[in-house]
Amino acid sequence: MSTDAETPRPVTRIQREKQELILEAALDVFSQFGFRGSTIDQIAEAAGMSKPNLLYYFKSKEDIHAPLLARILDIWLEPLREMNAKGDPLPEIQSYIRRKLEMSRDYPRESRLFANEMLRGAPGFYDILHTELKALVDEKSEIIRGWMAEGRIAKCDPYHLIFSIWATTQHYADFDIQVRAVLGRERGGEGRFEDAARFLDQLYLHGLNPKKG
Amino acid sequence: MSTDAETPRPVTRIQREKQELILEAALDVFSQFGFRGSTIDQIAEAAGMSKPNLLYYFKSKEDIHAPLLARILDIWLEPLREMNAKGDPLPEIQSYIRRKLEMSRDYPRESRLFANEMLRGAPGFYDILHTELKALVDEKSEIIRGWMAEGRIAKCDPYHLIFSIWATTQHYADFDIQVRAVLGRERGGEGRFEDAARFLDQLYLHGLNPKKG
DNA sequence: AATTTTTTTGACCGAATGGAAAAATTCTAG
DNA sequence: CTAGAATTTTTCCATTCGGTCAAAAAAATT
Repeated sequence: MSTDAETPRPVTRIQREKQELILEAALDVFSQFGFRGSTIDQIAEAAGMSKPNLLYYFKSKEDIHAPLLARILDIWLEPLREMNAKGDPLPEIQSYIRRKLEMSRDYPRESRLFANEMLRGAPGFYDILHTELKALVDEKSEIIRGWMAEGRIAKCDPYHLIFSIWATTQHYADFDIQVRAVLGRERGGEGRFEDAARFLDQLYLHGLNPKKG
Repeated sequence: MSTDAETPRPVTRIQREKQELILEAALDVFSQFGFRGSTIDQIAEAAGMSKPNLLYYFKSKEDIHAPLLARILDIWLEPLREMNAKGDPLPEIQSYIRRKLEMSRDYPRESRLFANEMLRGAPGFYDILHTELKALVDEKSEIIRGWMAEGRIAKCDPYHLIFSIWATTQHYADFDIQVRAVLGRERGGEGRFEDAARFLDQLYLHGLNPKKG
């Protein structure tokens, strides 16, 4: 069931380059307007080529979209995969948050593409969500629950903990416009990610500290 | 600067009803596919009428979209507006979170429409974001900062505090599919909002408690 | 240089799109 | 019941859409 021979792998140097160019342009467009709201012409223009030329490399709109999606979930879940049961709970969670925040900073388009897909009900993700993603979150939730049982971290619902981390970090990519508008010119620069990191560190450090008042 | 005579207000009972019906259907469609990804035909079908009939009530696609957007920001910001400087900090924030979470539960389509708009750069919101929204958040941030100065709440960046509340609560509407997939059949029911409320209560209660370890 | 292969272009297609016009229908007030 | 207004339907139009095809242009190979 894995998507294998969909893109029959690049043979030529030009093919490799152009396919990458197209995917890059498509990411720009799809992440803004979603699949249905984007047009092949738009992507072709962003990639600096004609529509038929683009369709020489990808035979349909879906064929451009699919590899982008496939790529994303992998990148997206890597930080969570790295969460290590043997590490110290709070540093593990902190570094997870930090990595996730860095991804929002460095791959905002990927985040928005993902969000777009979720908003329309994730038709292309549906099965993966229920299998791969769920399995991973189940596993990591078990680890977190273990930490809680050992009293190394405050007790709470580990699933919602993970959701909250996803939400707070992705917010800076998906709602970038809003964040920047609210922060204004002075505080809305690149420094906003460091401010966010500081705030989240504090929130979760206190929020998850096992010795509470 | 307020949008006034855009919809020349309903005269007839039928006009009132049908316009409401159309907006209701449009909310369904727009919230899934965004403005560009939605078609008038699609909305008309969802509203159970023909396209030309729909265009008798709203003269263009934008004319359906605009009032929906206008409506949303108002509804959306009301909970924040209600945050009261004279109240107790933690209960004020808690009830803000709770109200925001209830909105995600009760108005998920509105949330997704808003998210869709943000994702494409909020072309229809841009000025409002920089004026009305920014002003409101500035004001409330000042209140929160006051609480912090009085030692009634842990010190942190009030802007990012508000962002985190927006993010965590809206997540349950915008990423509903993902949340439900991860929680699975048993835990993904309506109870997920109560679980979320419990978790967020705890996170922010501890995270913002001024007496820390 | 000749030939083959890969890449690009221009013209084109049918379907869907946003929307206009006008006829046909239904409603409502007198 | 009927005139006038409000509503709905039918037909239509220009544009855009996703996608095809054959020919031209470039590269690569011989």
